[in-house]
Amino acid sequence: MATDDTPTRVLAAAGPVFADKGFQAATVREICQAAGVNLASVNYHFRDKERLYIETVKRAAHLREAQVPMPELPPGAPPEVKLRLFIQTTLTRMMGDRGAPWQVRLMTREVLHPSSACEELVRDYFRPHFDRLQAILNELLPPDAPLHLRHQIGFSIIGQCMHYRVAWHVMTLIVGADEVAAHYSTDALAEHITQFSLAALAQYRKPGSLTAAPSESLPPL
Amino acid sequence: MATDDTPTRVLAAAGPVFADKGFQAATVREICQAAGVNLASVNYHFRDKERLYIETVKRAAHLREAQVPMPELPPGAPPEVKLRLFIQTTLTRMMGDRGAPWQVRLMTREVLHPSSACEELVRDYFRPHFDRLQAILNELLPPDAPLHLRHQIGFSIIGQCMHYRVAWHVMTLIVGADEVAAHYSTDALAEHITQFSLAALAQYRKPGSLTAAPSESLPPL
Amino acid sequence: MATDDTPTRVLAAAGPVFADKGFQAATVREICQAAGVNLASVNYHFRDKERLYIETVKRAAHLREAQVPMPELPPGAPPEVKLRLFIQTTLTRMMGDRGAPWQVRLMTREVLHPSSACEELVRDYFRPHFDRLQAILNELLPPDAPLHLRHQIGFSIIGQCMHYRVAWHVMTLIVGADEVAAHYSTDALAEHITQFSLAALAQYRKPGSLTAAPSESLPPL
Amino acid sequence: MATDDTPTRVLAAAGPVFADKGFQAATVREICQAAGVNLASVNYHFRDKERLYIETVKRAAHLREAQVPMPELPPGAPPEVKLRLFIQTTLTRMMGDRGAPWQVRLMTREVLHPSSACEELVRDYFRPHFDRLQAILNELLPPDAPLHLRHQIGFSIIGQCMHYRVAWHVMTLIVGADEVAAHYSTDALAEHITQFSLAALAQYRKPGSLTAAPSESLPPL
DNA sequence: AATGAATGAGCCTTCATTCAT
DNA sequence: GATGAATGAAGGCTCATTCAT
Repeated sequence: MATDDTPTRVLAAAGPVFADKGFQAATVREICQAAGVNLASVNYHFRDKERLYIETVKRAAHLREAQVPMPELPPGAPPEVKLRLFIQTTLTRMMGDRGAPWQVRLMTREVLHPSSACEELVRDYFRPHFDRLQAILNELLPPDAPLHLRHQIGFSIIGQCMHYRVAWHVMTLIVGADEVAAHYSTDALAEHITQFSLAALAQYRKPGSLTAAPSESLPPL
Repeated sequence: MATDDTPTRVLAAAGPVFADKGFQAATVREICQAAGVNLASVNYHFRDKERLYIETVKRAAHLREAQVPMPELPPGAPPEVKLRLFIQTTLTRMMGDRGAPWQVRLMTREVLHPSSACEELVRDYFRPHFDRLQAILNELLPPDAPLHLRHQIGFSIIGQCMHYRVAWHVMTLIVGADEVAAHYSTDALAEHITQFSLAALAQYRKPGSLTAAPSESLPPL
Repeated sequence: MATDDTPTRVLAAAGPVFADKGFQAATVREICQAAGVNLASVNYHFRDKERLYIETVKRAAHLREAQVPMPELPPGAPPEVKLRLFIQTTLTRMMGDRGAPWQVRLMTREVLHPSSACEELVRDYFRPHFDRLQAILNELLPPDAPLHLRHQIGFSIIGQCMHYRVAWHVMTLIVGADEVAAHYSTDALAEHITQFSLAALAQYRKPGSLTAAPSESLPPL
Repeated sequence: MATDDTPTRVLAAAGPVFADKGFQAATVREICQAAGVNLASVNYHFRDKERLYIETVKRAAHLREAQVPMPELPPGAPPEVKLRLFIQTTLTRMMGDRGAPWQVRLMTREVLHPSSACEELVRDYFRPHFDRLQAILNELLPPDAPLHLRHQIGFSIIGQCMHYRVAWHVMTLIVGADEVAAHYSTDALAEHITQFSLAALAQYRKPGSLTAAPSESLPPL
């Protein structure tokens, strides 16, 4: 690690710092000190603090994808299995072993407060990931399900995963550390989200479910 | 507004600034200028920039709760209706009319990067909100459903709502502005989440669903 | 001096530094150190290094004018006397006792490399000074002398004075220190310029001198 | 031009940059970028930024002299013609076609703020130029005119020319762009300075003019 | 001979905070 | 109670220069 060339070392040091403190609060000094390089290196190799940030964000996505790759399944596998696997992988990417890794924390920042790196992040990372989920849902939904519904179902699944990333601390405060320790392992959570989502998905396969007006299934206020 | 006393004006001005830029990037100068008060007012009335931040966060929660109160329902209303109402209110709080209001943006920051204000926020705001959801779920779940499952189902519902708050920009990039304009109104999203969640909840009322091991319902990898 | 308020002290210290080193080479640190004030004072009181420079330039003009005021003459004095006095005052302003004072050095910089302070400098300082010379020349020139000729004669007089300010060092190298010590006192130079200019002015009073084409008075090449 | 060797290209690029911004404000980066050479070239070929500056100044003088050479006159030409030609050449050198060329702007900087290149500049350039003027004046002045007077008359002539170089911008602000466009061509200015100076020179040929005390020709204050 | 990488010094500016009034 | 002035610390960045290759 210490023998890498300067830009690589800066990039490696910038990741955790930006993830922990955000763009503003992170200082170039701190990053260069952590990387063991000269203070001017950032400006020499990346021109800007901002350019360094953008490069760091891009690298975070590639890195996390490589750390937790999406396993390839035989094409004949049932969609329920595929969905469970997708959810498991997604959650694993987001949670890590001991707290969310910096790559994910950095990407979460980017999702919530998009910078100029966001567009590329969506194109190279979020969209392919989401497309993969859509392909699975296509096997679980009737062919006449409208596109926006397929999307929103996708967001319902992603949102459940994402929430354990975003609100982990608040959730711990609410349910207590004991329950978390006992029941909030990545596997257990993936299992729950899978069950919850598969059960929800089942309804859309019932005949007429897509045409029933909301007012019919539930009384108005 | 301009006739309020100094601390109030500072607090009012600090809200949007902290929400937009975060604690670090926000400057005391900017806040005081927006409030039309002396630069030293923050330190005089709040001792610290940090104390001001904490007060602003607390105020944000109270304010947002007052803006979008949870409607009271007759105790006899069916739990499905109660759930839909809860989801609608939650989403409305999060989304606002034109983009998320500063109160919500600020609270989202606090959820993702908790400060010392977080604990109080959970106690006064998130936990009561979550408890209300639990009460509704208690009517929809069998009595023997374990506590952690009730919690996780709650998080599945909250997470779906929260995702539209957190990832709105990324979602727009993925599905396109047209679909968002046509199908992502607060009401439409609330309806979708309600349907999705009610369908998922139905399974837990089936006999034996709570005892079936996951490995039984789905084949292993 | 040391009891003046901060902006005044900064301004006083900035004068010589800017005059010696120019805008770029002068450092805010050096100025503040010379003024005995905090480094941030410049930005607090003048917002910018540039604003401080502009203020310093303006102040230099007023200061120098007050140091060497143009003496008032009785209206009946012969124009030759007025001209000599004008030249003497102009030269004295430019030369000072021991080298050009910082006010003049700074203004010379501004003449050669105008900044945004230049326009105001011309309006408040150079133009009134030049107008005074024009009034004297009006008494020495025939009424039908064209305006541009009056102006150029003015510049011929100012230019002679200015040259001792601009090229002093080069002139010393050319004629030697001895000649300078013996014959280049401000008074002697003023006397020479006066004689030279009055003799030149005499020709324009000769009848026909203004209509004679240059080709008549001097053979072409 | 682009095929010249590196030092030549650096020198060529340094000229305009130093002329425009001065030694301090000019950056080695900018010069090397303009020259299309490596950033380290300056230090490699010239050791210093300062050495490069000095070389550039020297080159500027030689270059300008070659661009506007002093025309050779038949020895029998009348001194008035010689003087007019001298003034014309001097002014042309200083003014250029569209603004002063970088060579002159750079030399002007050197005159006003002499560096170590100045001495050589005087020896190789200014002094020979001034000597040539002195030779002309020798034909126009009585033999007993003292040396310092001959010098000062020379400076009076050079100073008139130089002033259009130094104060051009201020002069434009004072007399207006229209008058400048109509009456400040290099030829017209040379004509005026020649007329003005020749008329002044005439007086020194009058008997007794050199011995008359100033107090006799003009009343005291 | 020439260069890409790296460096240490220093720049201007901004910041939250304090203090005398 | 409130404020204008002042401050020390730090920030990002640029610069001329050096060095290994």
